[in-house]
Amino acid sequence: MIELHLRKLRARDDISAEEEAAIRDAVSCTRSYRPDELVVPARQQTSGCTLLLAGIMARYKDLRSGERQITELHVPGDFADLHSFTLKKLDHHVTALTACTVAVVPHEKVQAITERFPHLARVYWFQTNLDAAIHREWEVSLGRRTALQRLGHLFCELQARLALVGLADATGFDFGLTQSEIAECMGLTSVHVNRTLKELRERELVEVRNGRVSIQDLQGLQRAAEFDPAYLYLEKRGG
Amino acid sequence: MIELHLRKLRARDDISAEEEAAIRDAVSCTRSYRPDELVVPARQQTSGCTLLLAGIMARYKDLRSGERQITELHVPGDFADLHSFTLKKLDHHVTALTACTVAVVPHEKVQAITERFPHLARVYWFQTNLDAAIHREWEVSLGRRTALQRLGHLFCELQARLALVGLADATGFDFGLTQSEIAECMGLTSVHVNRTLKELRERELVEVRNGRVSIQDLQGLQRAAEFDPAYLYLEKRGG
DNA sequence: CGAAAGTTTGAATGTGCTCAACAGCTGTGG
DNA sequence: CCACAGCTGTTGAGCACATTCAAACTTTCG
Repeated sequence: MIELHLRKLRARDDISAEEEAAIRDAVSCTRSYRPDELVVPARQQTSGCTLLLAGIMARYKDLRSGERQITELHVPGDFADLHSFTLKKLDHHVTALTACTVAVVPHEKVQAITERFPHLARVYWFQTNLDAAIHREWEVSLGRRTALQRLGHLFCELQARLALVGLADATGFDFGLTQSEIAECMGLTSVHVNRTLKELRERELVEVRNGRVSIQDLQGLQRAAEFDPAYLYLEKRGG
Repeated sequence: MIELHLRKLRARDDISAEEEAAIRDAVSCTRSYRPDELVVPARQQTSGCTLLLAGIMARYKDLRSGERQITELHVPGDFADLHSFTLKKLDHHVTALTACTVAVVPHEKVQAITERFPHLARVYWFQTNLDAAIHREWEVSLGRRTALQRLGHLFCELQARLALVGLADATGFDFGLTQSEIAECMGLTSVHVNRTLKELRERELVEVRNGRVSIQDLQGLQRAAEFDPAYLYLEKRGG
């Protein structure tokens, strides 16, 4: 059930059997969410962290105009709000974009684990720093990349993150977001996303259709989007 | 010397005398940097964290075109690269924008402190999550706000962060960045920053001149920029 | 004092937005 | 089974915010 999460952790660090047992023990209950259902509201006290098992979630902030900016997408195996352990109240909302199932880990369990296993504390600290690295890369997209590069980069990022947990290969991945939601990620309008997807299709780089991102030319896409996966820290580290 | 750092920590958490002593003990040496001097290069192994004592630093990533996107600014009291403790290699550069002085804390000291004081581990984990919250707010600016709001929001953020360590009040703060550097933060060109600063001046909200941001109407500025300081977690927390 | 860096302004251009209409698909109810 | 509503996706025309290019001006600093 939390296999994808362990897979994600073990892609970067060694996790002992004892540590694994502690993580498994920490999961209290599971829940399901429908598309567009709010999972964690901003500004409210939180009491646990949400481990995404299936589906796509998003962190977002909204503006007075009614628009919203999605600041990160979450894929299975991710904690959507591990930072709620230290922040207690979030500065953003967390919502399910597609149908999702999650496991909940109470903050006390996180505290117990991190105090008993300082190594796991660093592993999870690392995971929140990885979120920050993803935020930084999105800042680059939002600030300096063209619409074509933004979408290309987003698909490259998702391909890499999903491949890490076995949910994508070089030919693509399932991806049920609407063009409006993609627009909310990349600071564009849905109309412009539509035109840009058309261009990506015409250039024979990616095709997005029927809830699937079909990558025709991964290398070409990465080149066009100036994608360098280093910020995702995909390689195994010291231990 | 690290008073501003302690002040920043204590604004949110209680730090015991013992913890303070451990932090003071961890600082190994101090260094100075000139404007535009690279402090931490991306992709290279790091061995310590950089505590900013004076001056303004920036995290940035650069693009093939030669442009760069600044992803966060650092003010005195901040660790510019606390996340290097868990990431080891950074996905971005850290540079001095103005003349800076720093204190260096070796990673072994960070490790020792966080293992000896789990509470401090959470305090520093919190600090890196604060960086992520700032990244998120910049994503909102870069993705959805107008040029006027972006600059206004940036000045509000800096005012709040600098005020926390006593380096700003409601009338403004010293701020030696060029218009090009401001542009690199907010995804604009220096020409457009110039025109936008003119508009902010004409609206009698802020005036930027001679290395100082003079705020004429802080409330008006915050309203215009849709600034809500909640994401900076300025209030004291549980302990 | 002179060179270099930074700021200011104008004119033309362009990427992406707004507004609008329409097509396609799914689900619902008569 | 069809009519219709609602959501998503597609396309066109005109517009706007921000960019590019260029020149002049001001400040900083060696």
